Amino acid sequence: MAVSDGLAIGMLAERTGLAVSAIRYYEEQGLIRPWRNAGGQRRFGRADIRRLSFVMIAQKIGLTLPEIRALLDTLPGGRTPNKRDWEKMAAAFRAHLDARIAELEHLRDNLDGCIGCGCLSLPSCALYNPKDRMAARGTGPRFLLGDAYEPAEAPG
Amino acid sequence: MAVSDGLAIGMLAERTGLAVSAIRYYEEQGLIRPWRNAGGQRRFGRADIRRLSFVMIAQKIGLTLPEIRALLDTLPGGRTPNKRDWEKMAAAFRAHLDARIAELEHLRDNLDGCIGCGCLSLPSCALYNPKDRMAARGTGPRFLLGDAYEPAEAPG
DNA sequence: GTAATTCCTCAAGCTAACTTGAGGTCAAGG
DNA sequence: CCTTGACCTCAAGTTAGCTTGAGGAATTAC
Repeated sequence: MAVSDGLAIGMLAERTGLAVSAIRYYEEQGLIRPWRNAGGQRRFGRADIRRLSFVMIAQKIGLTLPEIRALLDTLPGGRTPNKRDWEKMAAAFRAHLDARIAELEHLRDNLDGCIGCGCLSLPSCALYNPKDRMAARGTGPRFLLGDAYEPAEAPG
Repeated sequence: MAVSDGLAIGMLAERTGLAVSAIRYYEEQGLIRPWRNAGGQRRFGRADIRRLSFVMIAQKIGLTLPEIRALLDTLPGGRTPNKRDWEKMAAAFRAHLDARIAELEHLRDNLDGCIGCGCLSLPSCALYNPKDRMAARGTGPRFLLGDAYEPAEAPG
């Protein structure tokens, strides 16, 4: 009764570096599906380490938990990503990252332009263009949650 | 009694594209200091449009409101940033942006490396290195709030 | 066999940056 | 003068992603 019984949640937490509470939360969000032992305690397979690693990477890249869940759900049989799956997803991640990098670079370039023009006083400046797309996407900390800058017009 | 009376909050909201409630919130956070008219309503100077624009830009760049407040407080007399102030701050913003961009690029490069090595199963992979610095900075959505990836070791 | 861990389930709290709503006041137009 | 719309305050709600705590059951170690 050692390996085939699966990992207890504390063990999985140690292996992944996640908090026990976080793992339970992920289960609630449908990211992992442990089984239960006779006493009602969660047991995890070794593949769940990889699965959680995948979750962690996706988070670092900026995906939300529902998005990550959707990705995992596209895998045949909802399996944990293997190498081939991983290659596909990594491409998608890359695109996501590239887009975020491009946004920040765009912002930086506008900033550089504005150093010269002192346009903080000019309503035409692309950097703070009033009434831009930032205004209308629900509540919460919009920019920080990934709702980043979107160009409106070319800077002056 | 037209211009010298200052702007009402609704007007300022229209000029900046911010919600009225957001402007009140910013006052609460010490980012702007309107005066009150005889009836107790807020009145704002024209400079407050620039001040709020500054706040919006700084937010896009990823600064928190306390950080922005601190920046504004460093200005002599707590004044709204003028062109020269702006040049200084823009340099700081640029550095902040550059750092964020570098983080994302680092992440992307690791990702590229991992496509080849399939290291999702290897605990040595820099991409999800268990127990990395992500673990210990209070509560909340850590990565999204700017507590981004920090390299641990060279990728395998 | 029993004490110490570890686990369980809720429910509630935390953070940032706001929004929404209730209940009431102020200002501008006719 | 009186209505309408903008403004006021204060409390509570929102979102994401968790953590913390209470109260209790299961496992493990000796």
